[in-house]
Amino acid sequence: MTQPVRRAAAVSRRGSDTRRRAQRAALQLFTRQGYESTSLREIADELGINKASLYHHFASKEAILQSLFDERGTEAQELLAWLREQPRTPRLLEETVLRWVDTFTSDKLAAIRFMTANPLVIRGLADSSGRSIGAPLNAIVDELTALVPSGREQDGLLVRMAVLSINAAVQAAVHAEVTDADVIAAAQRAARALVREVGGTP
Amino acid sequence: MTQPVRRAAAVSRRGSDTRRRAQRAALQLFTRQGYESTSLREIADELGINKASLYHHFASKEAILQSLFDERGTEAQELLAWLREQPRTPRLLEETVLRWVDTFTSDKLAAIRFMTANPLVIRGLADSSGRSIGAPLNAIVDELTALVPSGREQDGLLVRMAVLSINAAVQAAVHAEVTDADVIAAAQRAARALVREVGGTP
DNA sequence: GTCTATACTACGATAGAC
DNA sequence: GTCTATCGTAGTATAGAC
Repeated sequence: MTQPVRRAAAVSRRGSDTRRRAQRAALQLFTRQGYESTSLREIADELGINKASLYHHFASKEAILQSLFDERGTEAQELLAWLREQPRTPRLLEETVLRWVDTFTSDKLAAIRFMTANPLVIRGLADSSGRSIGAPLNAIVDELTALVPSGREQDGLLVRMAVLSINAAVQAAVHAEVTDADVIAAAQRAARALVREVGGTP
Repeated sequence: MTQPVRRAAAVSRRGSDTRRRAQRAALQLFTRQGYESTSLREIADELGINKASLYHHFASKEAILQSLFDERGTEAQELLAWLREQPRTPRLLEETVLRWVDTFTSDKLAAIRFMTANPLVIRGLADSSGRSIGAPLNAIVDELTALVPSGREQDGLLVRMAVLSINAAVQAAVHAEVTDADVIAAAQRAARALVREVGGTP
């Protein structure tokens, strides 16, 4: 009479254990082989269950993909809100990029690796409200490029590259043997260097 | 008796017109939708021919992909050869990266765009000798990272990022309206800035 | 929640006529 | 060189028993 009390707590907030194991396996396989090249059979095999059983947890293959971004962070939205209420000072560009690169953490690298491995899939992905997955970050980049004198498209590109430096670092690290901490640190140094390049050649 | 003389010259060195049109269409579709998401039917439709007719020009879908890299440039190999016979001076890193980024030209951007859209396909691609497509460039990067004091993995990553700056610039430009010339110029400025970052913090 | 069985579709690829 | 017709396979997805 005193045994099956806190089941829900053990399984935690959202989804069953199988569901989360499937998400984990899918993220791994999607990153290694690509989304289109990964079949539901492969994911199911990884869990030791039947292909059809996956449909008890997800409505479709795309639903698995979508679910991987359901609980994603809100750093971009928060930074965007912060940015929009800042006075337009010359230092704002650098300050914003530095704040952005400081949000890079090791536990986000798996998502970044998936993104760099499947750029076209990401571009076609929309969240539950129909907005593109990358929309908040793109909004930040647009605000930042607006800080750059118009007509200086190169500087706008360099700002974009600074914001995307974590992606570039992950890609650069594909053929190298480095720690996650080194990847993040390199991305941060690169972002700083790129912002300096924008400010340094007026 | 004086008409069909220089047919071969008009059709040029390698392959028929249909073959080249197929390559062109394939490169476009592979870049826009991804290699796996592009079917032979779509490529054939673009040419206004039947799917089966493609097999007269290419043995398989992968053969179309391979053919896109058959006539690729030899810049990487040449730079590698040059690099290997240089004395090891402190300036060699910067000098090599600058030589590399100076090989960026507008007519290579289509290939770069394809690569950034299909990173996993590229990783799995081998040329006719069985070597990875990116092997020469990787060899350059390896030589260059060897110039960096060992144990400084971050610097090695930054060098890799500098060499890959054209890819990063292309990706940054996806959501921006800029000219090819601006993309290349931004990539070159980024490469310089990254090399400076390596040398600047000893 | 997992299974077997199956429907349906699209793909890459081949055979053979013209 | 292009076509029609077809093969074999593998994928996503569903129905229904347990």
